Amino acid sequence: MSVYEKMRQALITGKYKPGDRLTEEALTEEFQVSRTPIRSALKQLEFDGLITPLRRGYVARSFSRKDIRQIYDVRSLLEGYAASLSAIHRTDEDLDNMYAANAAFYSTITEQEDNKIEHIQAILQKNHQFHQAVIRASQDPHTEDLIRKVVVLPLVFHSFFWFQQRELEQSFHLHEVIIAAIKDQDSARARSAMHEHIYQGRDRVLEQLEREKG
Amino acid sequence: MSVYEKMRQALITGKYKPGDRLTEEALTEEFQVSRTPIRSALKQLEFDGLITPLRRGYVARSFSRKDIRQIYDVRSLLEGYAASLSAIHRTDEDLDNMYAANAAFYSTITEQEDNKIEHIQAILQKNHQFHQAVIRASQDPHTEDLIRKVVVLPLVFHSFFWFQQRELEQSFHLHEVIIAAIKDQDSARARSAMHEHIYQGRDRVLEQLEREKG
DNA sequence: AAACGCTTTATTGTATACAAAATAATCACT
DNA sequence: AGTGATTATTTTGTATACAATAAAGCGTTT
Repeated sequence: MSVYEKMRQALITGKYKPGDRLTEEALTEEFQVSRTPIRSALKQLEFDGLITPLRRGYVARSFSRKDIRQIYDVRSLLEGYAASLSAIHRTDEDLDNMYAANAAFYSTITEQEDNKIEHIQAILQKNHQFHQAVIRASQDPHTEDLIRKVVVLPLVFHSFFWFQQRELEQSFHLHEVIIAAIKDQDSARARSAMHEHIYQGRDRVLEQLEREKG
Repeated sequence: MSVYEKMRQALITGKYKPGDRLTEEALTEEFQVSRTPIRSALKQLEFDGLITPLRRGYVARSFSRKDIRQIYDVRSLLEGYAASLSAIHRTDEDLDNMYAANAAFYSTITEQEDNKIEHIQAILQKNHQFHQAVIRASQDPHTEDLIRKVVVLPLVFHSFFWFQQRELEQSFHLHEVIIAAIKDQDSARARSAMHEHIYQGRDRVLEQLEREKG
């Protein structure tokens, strides 16, 4: 695992908390490499939007409620668009991938592992793989690239929320709707279902935030 | 001007042509700095999508017709979305900026400078400033950031085309429509006018490409 | 005691040497 | 002469020393 991947993981899992200062020197200590690869990793993380550049160095980025809302909204726009393209371009192989990814998602969410952190990670990963399968089928690498930039929100913001069984099953169901629309080459429906799916995720996150802060 | 900006300029203006190999050593010669800032600039240009990473080093990126089409399409989506947000959030100051930017655009296109390269650059710059004014008014830094990634197409692809007076005036007119819709807080109209405007740009580029290649 | 300027320290920017790895070139062998 | 393995060369990855600059600390002045 590269330094970049390790730091990314640390930011996403919350090991570095928003506002934490990240100095090159300290990171060389932590990862036992020189400043050169650290600098490279920091630059990439800046691009990902996970850290904020200061006049001197970086801090782990903090996300306001407004940030989260805006990020989810534009993500919904882009993934909806990708889904509509997929409905046009999908091959049989693409459909197989989506079915397989959603089946894997289902078996993970029905595992009933008492919300252990590994279980949550597994669910998030399977969910991600489903979305990737849809995005890939769009055959549009540029859109794919933009979406990647917009799904990097730290785990804190989408982990401990929607892990009510009912909501997981709702996600599974919407995945099915999305696949069906793409199969039927109904691009308007694919787009709208994807929009809806992501907005539901957004709302859960925002509700949870409301509960925490207020 | 930083090394990054110089290299970016060189790529956009076509000094480095698609497929040209970019080695760190050669660039240290050219810019008379060490490899460290060169590496930093290359990484940034990779994020911008202006260069393609190889197993060893980079090449100046080449854009296929398909690439151009897909990039313009998703740009239209994003800028249309930004325009619709602007219609909701715009302040009087935002409107002033848009009017001013479009007025500057108009006086530049009516200068009749016989399509000198500086004139073309000036037109592109004024056009860019208008778009920035609209995007800014959206108050959505994340969308703004995504759009930046998608307007970096080298100059070659959008310079010598739409410099027919008639088409420039068409652009000016659509700018006016966009501003009016934003002023009226008619977000659907703002979005659709912006879509249309960018698609027109896309089509001119694609037509020109058709003419060139055969 | 607050504010200003100076000195010190911390931290990044740059250059460069060396290690590792990929590509190119060479030579031996068939 | 063509092919494959081996060596040489090019090129990037990494470490580190030094320079430049920003931030912090400190004392002096008002």
